[in-house]
Amino acid sequence: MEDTPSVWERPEPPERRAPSPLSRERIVRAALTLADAEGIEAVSLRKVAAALDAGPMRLYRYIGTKDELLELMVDAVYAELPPPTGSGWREVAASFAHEIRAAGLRHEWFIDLLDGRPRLGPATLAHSEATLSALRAAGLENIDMIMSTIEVLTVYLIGAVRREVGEHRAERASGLTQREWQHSRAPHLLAMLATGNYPILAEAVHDAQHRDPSQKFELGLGYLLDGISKRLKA
Amino acid sequence: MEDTPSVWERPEPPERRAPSPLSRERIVRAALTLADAEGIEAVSLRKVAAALDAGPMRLYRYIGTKDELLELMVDAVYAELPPPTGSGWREVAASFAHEIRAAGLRHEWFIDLLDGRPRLGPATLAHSEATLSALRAAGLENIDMIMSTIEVLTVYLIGAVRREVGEHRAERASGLTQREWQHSRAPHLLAMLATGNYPILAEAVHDAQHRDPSQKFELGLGYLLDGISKRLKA
DNA sequence: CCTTCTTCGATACGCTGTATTGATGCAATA
DNA sequence: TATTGCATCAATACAGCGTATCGAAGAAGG
Repeated sequence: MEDTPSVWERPEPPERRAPSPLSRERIVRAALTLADAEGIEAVSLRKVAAALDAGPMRLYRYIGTKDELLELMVDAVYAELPPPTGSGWREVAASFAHEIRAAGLRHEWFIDLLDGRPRLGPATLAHSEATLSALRAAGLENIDMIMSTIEVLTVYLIGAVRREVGEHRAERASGLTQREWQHSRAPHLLAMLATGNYPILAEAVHDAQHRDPSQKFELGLGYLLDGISKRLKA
Repeated sequence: MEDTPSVWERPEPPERRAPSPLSRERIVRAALTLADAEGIEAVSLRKVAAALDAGPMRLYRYIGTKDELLELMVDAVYAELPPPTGSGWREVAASFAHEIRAAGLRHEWFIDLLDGRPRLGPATLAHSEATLSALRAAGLENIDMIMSTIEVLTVYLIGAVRREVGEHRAERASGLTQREWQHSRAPHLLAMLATGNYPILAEAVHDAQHRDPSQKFELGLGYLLDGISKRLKA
């Protein structure tokens, strides 16, 4: 189909003329900084270029498209991640999960970019290899079991961190914490509950224990690892 | 903070003048059709309005903002969902999961809109109530257990369906199936693997069994339900 | 019938990603 | 060295976006 090479194949162009201050790495760093500070939707080629004292089109010598820049950003985050560690497979899996979660909270745009197919940047590949290797070293021998464990974990991570980040964003947007929100954005909710049409929902809102995000995350992670563990013993 | 009422509170304005053909419902239906056909990124107020023979600003009598329209779309999808059924809690949970997944595959934009806080549309609330009720009726008594089950399931669903839809999109964008992709978009990947720097990754790509999306989904769902089940017995 | 007030929606603004293309600096040739 | 031709860069321009603004037009009151 497309035989245009991916970012990872196309080499960074050499600087031809004067000592221009631009480079792919500097562009990615600028984009990362901008995304961390103002959110991924604030990352426009114009703003990134402006942060580097350049016109928008200047960037197209280093990246082929905006999507490519986003891919480079994802890889840059993977480059930050320490390889998972632990003595048992369960520890390794948890370490993997915690590091990804931490990265997702550090860079709130990270998880949003993780839909679709797995990315293929060098740091991403290296992190994958390290994870596989650590899991095997920790006693998970079967390659199918290793892969399905990682896939299931990844899927859970995408959902969980996305939810958590979404919560953060909503809080920031409204200036309210979750509990405050329950009494402000949701007078409507309360009104609905008061109709008596949603008895169990009402019970849940009033009676259910409210866990903090970390607890929720650990809970789901625990379920998942327990389920995998059962399969291993079977 | 904002005391502007949410979509759900603000009533639809009455038609004042001539028999205008517009209504909130017609707008949402048009947006839904457009989103299904051309993707959520094609849903612009201009295009939705054009589909209804109106100027963009016309819509602002019925919706306050584009985000509101998206909320209405989400609620419209919930309105399609049958309430979860089943005799045991596990069946109910699986039914819930399958219906959400089906909706997410039917409307590929649906899951993308499910980040952040839970939505509060009437159909969404009704579906939540029905789910809670079905779980309790099927033997899950503890309200905390009910809530955490739903939350963990939801998180898994968001991640899993998102991944699956992302795969679809990538396939469509490249015109290639996953296996084809592994040999085309990823000659780069193969080159990387050939370096010998990623031995386990190479093994995984070549040797690991390739499950179809449904199998993957069921696998993760099974792990999760097994984990929850273990907690229940403890 | 005239005035006043409400409400509508066309126009316009500032933003996006990027195709096009005129300008620019470099290298090779006479 | 002077000149020509070319490769390459980045400014301008385009088509799209969400929505603020505000002139026009219809409804209600006297």
